[in-house]
Amino acid sequence: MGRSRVVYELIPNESVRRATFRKRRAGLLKKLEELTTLCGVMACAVIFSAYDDQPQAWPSSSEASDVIEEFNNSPANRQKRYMMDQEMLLSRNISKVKLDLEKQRWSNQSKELDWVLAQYMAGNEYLPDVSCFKNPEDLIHLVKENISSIDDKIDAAIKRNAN
Amino acid sequence: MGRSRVVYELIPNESVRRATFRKRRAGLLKKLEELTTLCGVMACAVIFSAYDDQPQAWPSSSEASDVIEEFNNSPANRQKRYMMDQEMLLSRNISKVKLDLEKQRWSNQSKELDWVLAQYMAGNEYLPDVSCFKNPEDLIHLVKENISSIDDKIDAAIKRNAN
DNA sequence: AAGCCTATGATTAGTTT
DNA sequence: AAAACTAATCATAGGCT
Repeated sequence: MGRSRVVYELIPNESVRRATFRKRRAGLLKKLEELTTLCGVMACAVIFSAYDDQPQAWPSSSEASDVIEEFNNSPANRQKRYMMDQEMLLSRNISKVKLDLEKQRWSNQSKELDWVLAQYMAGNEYLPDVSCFKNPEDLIHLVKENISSIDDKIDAAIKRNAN
Repeated sequence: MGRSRVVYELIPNESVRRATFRKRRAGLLKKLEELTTLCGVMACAVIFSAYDDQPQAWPSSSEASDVIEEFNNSPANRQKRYMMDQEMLLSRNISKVKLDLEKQRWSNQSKELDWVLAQYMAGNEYLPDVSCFKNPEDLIHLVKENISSIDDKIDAAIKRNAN
């Protein structure tokens, strides 16, 4: 669409990729709005990007939720029956995905804390945002684990240095 | 876009509307796929229309997995090296932690998206709860305390090392 | 109605500010 | 790095089958 034909691979240059992302995301949003108004349908999009730490939803989070709710409450909806038929399979899949997600979140918190502490120890003065940590018990446990791992590393370094 | 400028209201003629819907939905999907491959992001769209009994969702999560490698290997993300041995050790550790964290964040996004889609498929609430922990201040205080205890240990270790 | 076709308006890659 | 601009490709309205 621009001055040259685009090759459909990941754009290697980071800043070009970022610029392209913003342009195309805007274009996509516009198309989505046009589709809904022109054709009287409900639609939403969710985009996870490395450039935003939160996933973004269009038209908006609440409107996206409304879209789903409307669909779910529509009585004469064949899809609903279709989903009922699939209920057992879906619920099994959902349980699995949910479990995966919980494991992932825990593991993620651990990595985030590693990063917080590593930066601090390197003399970075700023105190990073820890609001991602969901509950205090988890955080305390993580901090304890990290302290003992740091103890070990210090001891090892001293031992090496002594030789 | 075609031979005449379009007016952005609901298309009154039913069959025209239907035709436009199919064309534009296809276009939107294409754009979405382009965005994910060009920019290395994950995205999905859900469209509910009166023309299909099943809503249609387009995840494009699976093909985006190797993208993070490129991101992590890009020169802009590499940590600078420092001359002092102690600092260099810390710097290397930081690089590793940062790399781990970035991989983790990416992987986490993938899991979150799986969860979003799984919930949608089962007809549950749509958007993931991204509300953060209630009292970030308390957590920050907790982290500060633990970090200063780490500081003490490092100081003590350095003192021992000096002797 | 569902596919093609193609002129034309919309989108956007590359460039400039 | 973000916003404006411009040129060139892309998407699609309307027509035809």
